Amino acid sequence: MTNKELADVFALVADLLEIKGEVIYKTLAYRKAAESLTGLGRDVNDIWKQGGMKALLEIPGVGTAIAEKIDELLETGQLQFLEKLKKEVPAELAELLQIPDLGPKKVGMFYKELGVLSIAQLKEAAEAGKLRDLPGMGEKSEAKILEGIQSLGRRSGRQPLGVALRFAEELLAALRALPGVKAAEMGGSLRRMRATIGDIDLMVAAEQPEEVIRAFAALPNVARVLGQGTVKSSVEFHNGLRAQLWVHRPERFGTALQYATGSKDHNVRLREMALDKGLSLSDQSFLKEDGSEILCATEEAVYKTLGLPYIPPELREDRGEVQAALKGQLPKLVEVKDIRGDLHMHTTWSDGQQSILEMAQAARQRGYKMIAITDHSPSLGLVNGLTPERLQEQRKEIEQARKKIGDGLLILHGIEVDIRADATLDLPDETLAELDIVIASLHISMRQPRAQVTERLVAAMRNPHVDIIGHPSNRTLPDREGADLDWDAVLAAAAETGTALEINANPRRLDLDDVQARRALEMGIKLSINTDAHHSEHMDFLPFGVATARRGWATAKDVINTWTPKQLQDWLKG
DNA sequence: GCCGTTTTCGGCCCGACTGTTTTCAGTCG
Repeated sequence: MTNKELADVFALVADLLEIKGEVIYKTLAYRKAAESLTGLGRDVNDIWKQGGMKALLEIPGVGTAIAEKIDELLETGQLQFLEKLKKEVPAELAELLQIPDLGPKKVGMFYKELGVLSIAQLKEAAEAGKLRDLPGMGEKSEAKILEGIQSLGRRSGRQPLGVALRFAEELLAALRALPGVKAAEMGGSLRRMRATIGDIDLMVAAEQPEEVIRAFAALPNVARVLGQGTVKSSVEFHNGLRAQLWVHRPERFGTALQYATGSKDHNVRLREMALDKGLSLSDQSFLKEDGSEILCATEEAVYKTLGLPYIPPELREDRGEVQAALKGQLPKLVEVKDIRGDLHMHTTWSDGQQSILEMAQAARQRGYKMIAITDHSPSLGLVNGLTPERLQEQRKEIEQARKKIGDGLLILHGIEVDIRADATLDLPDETLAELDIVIASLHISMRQPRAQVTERLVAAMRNPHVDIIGHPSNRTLPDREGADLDWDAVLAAAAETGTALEINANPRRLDLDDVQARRALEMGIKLSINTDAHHSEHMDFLPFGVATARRGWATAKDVINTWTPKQLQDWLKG
């Protein structure tokens, strides 16, 4: 079983326990374990094989009870506890929890009172008016459930960061233009720059909340108002995205923004620290035991009140950042301004849209000191990949571009060489040897078994000419999963061979992801943040890649794009 | 069910909104 499959089992256990009415903390424990397994970055099978039950206990949120269940699942593929639970609470009921505004209590009641087992049956019961007479229900609640069922079909799932961020920036601009708005910022997973985004969270500082709430709901692209109070509003837009808006007074904006940025687990950690100091932290303030408040207009003040240095949003995932902050050991994260060049881009020589010179000029305008022209290799026929002969021709054009651009920009002649299905590279070694920089990437045969697809990456890294592995998993967001890689083997090979791993900054990729990037850094592996631009405008993707690196705790020295051209060339020679 | 330089037992974040209720339960983030 994969980590994801194990996590799905525990998430199902959590749902069923919740419907059953089990104490909420037991439910939360299973859910936490599920999330922990998903975000672990290491294959649980390996941990289990190497260290058995005891090693499983090292996984956050996994104690003896859940470790035993993982052991049973990996041993037998089954979980007796779950099979028994399903007899009490049918597993089908879990899907009913997908319906907005429908939680475990009502799902349990509909099953017990009416025998409702599926969304179709629930719809039928609601349409027949059978729900309204149940305790706590009424006509409005019944209609709300029908509306919720309908919205399931309409609702878009998680969006790639790039899509959500652009839309959120438009919303912020509209909010900032409103009279009385002192500040407007995004919160939530968007501000933490997660690769995919569920809902958009927006925070406004204003003296008159009601006016802002009204104006927000009246924005032209709002399709439906999902909920609206005096300080909070929730709407759905015509593009399917949903946004929550909170409005706070300016002197409370710091606690509000901190609260809304999360993550939930990071906030839990902070509130525990607050309680230790006799303070209750909410989005409003720190409440003292005597009933008085400490107000924070800025997030810095929130962290300072807790005795912590400011923790950048990208780190707020409860992955050890609070402990590191307490010890004064937070990394100084890489920033966009540290980046001196882009080392992966395409031109009209393959599937890019602009010439070498146009890309170089765009890079110089951005203040870059170095770029690498890395078109595709021949086996990707659809994209007009470069044969050894065409590479020779391209070299002449690179030389011309170098002359025109001058010494201010180092233009490297490179290739993005395809790793073939049989683990060989798509160009002969003598061709690769002539190039300044070589990126090797997976593009085809992505569904090979784990051992096989892993061996392709490892073999590529063992080739002495390969400098960087491009978009290592070849995932595309939000839905297409990457190759089923043995990450331990991939990272070990990268560390051993000194190959850099790319964080591809295209918001549809963000690959390496943050979790593997962090593991790579812990093993001393270098990262390369590249946009994979097929047009000079795509160089704007850079901040997404930098954010992903920051989520992986990367500092500037970990990222080869921050080095001087001289340092980079020395490294490439080495 | 997990977790612990205050605890191996007893905590576990906190508030807004909605719809159902006459003070609260359920859901969400």
